Amino acid sequence: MTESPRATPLAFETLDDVAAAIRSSGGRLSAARRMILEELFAADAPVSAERIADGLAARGGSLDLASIYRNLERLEALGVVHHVHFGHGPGLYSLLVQGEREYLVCERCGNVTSVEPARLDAARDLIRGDFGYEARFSHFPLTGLCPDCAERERAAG
Amino acid sequence: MTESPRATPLAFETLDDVAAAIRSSGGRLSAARRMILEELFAADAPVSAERIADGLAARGGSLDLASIYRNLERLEALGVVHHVHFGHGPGLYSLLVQGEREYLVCERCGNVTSVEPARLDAARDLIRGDFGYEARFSHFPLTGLCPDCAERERAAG
DNA sequence: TTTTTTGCAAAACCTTTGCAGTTGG
DNA sequence: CCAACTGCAAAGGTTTTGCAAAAAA
Repeated sequence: MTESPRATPLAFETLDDVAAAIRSSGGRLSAARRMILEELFAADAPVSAERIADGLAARGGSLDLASIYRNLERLEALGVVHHVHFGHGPGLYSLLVQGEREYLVCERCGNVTSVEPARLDAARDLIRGDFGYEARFSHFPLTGLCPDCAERERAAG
Repeated sequence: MTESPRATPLAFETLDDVAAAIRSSGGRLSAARRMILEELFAADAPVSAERIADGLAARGGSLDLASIYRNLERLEALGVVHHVHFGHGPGLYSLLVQGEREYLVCERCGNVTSVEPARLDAARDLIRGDFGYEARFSHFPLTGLCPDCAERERAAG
């Protein structure tokens, strides 16, 4: 039920930064690890473990899903990677250096809106005041009806 | 990715109300269905399919999980039942007549706060204004740090 | 009797784990 | 060389599905 703690507050901007962090934690930059990181650096949105495997296969590589999950877990513990859950699908992973994001997901159509955390601060403040909760929409998104589906709902009654 | 639509806007306050709705939709009030409904009427918080099975077993009954899931799905389509997802665990089911609720869940300690939807209307209004989203925290809860965990986080840095 | 519902077994889906063998440093 | 890592196979947890037998109306 918890997020992995970030081991260091550093920003990992390049593959070399990450490699250094891996090594200084007693890890190795294996071929598998490097390939996974390349996929993540190339992605412009969070991706599933399976999609990483497919991406590798498309480039002639190959990696077992178990290894991918183990690597993602390790990278998350290092504070390099983060994952989010949209609806019922698989977890989706992204590099933290690509910027922390929070998500709004439509439970009717699946539409995903990715926003800068600051844009949710007003709502966060309100919720903190009313409930004492520190709302976070990065691991489990804010769910509801997107503008289109909300409009349709109003029209249909 | 969607909620089941409510077939009728009726309130099902008793087992007999539900039985009538089941029959008028072409269904039957089987022994299994009745037992599941009894468990739901007896519950004071959302329960998993497995917990329903255990409850039945404790009363000398017995029902396959597949039948329980099929029944819950049916009851949800009728607008009698609703389910919510807390963290990674199984879906949890409750009767809608027990009152619509929305939930705040702590992603660190798992603590669950159940609130009347009206208490989240201010946040909902703010979010609607900022994003056009109609936030709903009944199927996927609002996630973050509960007051205690938020306090610990502040103390720890 | 006819249609719905059940139990059982199997599978689907996502993720984790054990273990023997391989690889990075 | 040796710890870290990988593939493979298997299992874990939740939910769905197919089908023949049973039960409701």
